[in-house]
Amino acid sequence: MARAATTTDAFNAIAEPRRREILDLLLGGERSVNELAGMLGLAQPQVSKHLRVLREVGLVDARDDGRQRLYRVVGSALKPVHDWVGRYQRTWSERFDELDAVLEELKDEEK
Amino acid sequence: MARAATTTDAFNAIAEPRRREILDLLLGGERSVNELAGMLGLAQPQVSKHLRVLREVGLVDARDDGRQRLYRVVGSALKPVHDWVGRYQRTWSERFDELDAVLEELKDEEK
DNA sequence: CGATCATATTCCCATATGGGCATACGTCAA
DNA sequence: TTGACGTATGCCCATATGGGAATATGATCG
Repeated sequence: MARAATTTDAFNAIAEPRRREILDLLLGGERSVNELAGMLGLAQPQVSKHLRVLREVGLVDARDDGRQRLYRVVGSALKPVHDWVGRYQRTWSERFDELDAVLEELKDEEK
Repeated sequence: MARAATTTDAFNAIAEPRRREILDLLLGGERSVNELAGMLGLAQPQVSKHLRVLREVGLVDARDDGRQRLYRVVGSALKPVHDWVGRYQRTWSERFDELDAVLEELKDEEK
């Protein structure tokens, strides 16, 4: 087999620095494609392509506003990444066990 | 310009599913290359190549043990990923603010 | 409708890269 | 030293993909 596709899930989508930049910008609120292109110093088609990848993995959402299309971030699509990485946190954070305990308390309080 | 390199940082290293599998296995403790290859059903050279990428970004560490080389995971290399993703958590986790407060408390207790 | 603006798509190219395979390198045992 | 074992490298191929440029598609305005 040959090289595997790298734009099929959140892990791959955020591996591209430009796409992380786009998401970071969208953290500040909805943006149009041209706005993003301007801020990134990228050509519009490239931005559209990155946005497409991001949309396909559910990391962004779009809404039409006249001639523009406003994109916004959908953070929940990062949950799988967050969960996966979180399993490694205890290997570097000494505070993790303590935090773990606190979280347990939180859960109990919820009930 | 052409395609950018994708094996230069932790974000890219963990974009490859096989490499995540390797790290997951190493979470169970040190493993030799052949052990990993066996568990993954992958050929040894492929595993060595993935391990090389992981080592270059600091995600694994190796130690020689006779003819074998034992690899172990270095979770702290995931901190940048964890931090980056964490900034998005508040967009999906309603519990985030509460957790934030708890973390502040933890910090205070440390002093 | 025709013109203009905003975005998406298509084609091209250079290149990175994952797997398959053979092989080089390093270490230990006899 | 020779041979076997464990691991790393090198080479080849197929393919994905990011950027560049041109163009298609869509929507709004006059």
